[in-house]
Amino acid sequence: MADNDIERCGFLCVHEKTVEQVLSQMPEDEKLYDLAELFKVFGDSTRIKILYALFEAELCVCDIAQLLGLTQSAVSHQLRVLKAGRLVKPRKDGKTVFYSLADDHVRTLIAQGMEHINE
Amino acid sequence: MADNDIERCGFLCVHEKTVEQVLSQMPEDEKLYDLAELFKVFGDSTRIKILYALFEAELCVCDIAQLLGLTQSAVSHQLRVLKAGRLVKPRKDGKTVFYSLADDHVRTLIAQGMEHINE
DNA sequence: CAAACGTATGAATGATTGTTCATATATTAC
DNA sequence: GTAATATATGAACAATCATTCATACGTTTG
Repeated sequence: MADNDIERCGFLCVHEKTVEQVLSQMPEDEKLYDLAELFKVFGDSTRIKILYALFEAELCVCDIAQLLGLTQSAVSHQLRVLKAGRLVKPRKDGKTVFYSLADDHVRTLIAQGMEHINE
Repeated sequence: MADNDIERCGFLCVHEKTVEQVLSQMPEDEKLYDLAELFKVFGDSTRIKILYALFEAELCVCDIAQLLGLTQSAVSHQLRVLKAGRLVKPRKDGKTVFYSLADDHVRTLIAQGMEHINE
């Protein structure tokens, strides 16, 4: 309590200034949590496949299921996750629901990820 | 086997052409899997915090642990994951190992993710 | 109205995963 | 050499998650 600097374990490797600077630049915990949640949505090959399928065209649930060789239920569950993450958006037309990419961030993020893979 | 087009369940919503086009544009399954794996690495708040900490400075394991209030073991385990995903790289100096961001893709991807969050 | 179709959802299950604890490895200091 | 320090790692446990199955909801058709 007497120190005006960060508590340390006695074997701090870098300067206290660096630690303080790092801490001051860190976004709020909530933001970091939300960011991890976003990436978690991308972190499943089924969802990635769904997103890629929607790169080309607006598709309904059964199209996606058949296209990727998945059950309708599995696709619906994953679309729910993608929708909650605001990565896809639905458009209802009769009994059919067409899904499309929510915005260009999806394309950009996936493209950036692909760049990293292909290095 | 007689059809030259994609098998369907009889309730296909969109044109066969669209389905074929989507399928032809899809990357290989292995790529999609790798991409999901990459995003999975970003999809944890502890790892996001570690990456953010490394935005500002090269840090050793114990610095990160103390900075984020985590055990040394937990940090080491997560650094292993980050290293396997080629998101951070180590530099050994005596008994100390300093970690830094592997390349600019990390910054770019996180920045893009943040943009999506802040909409 | 009833039947059929497209989609959504709840429960159950098997698999994956992050953390903790104990311990091993590697380097430095004495 | 031994002791101390910094990091890595393996096993175990709890928590999270993706899929499957059954079924419910909402819409269209007859």
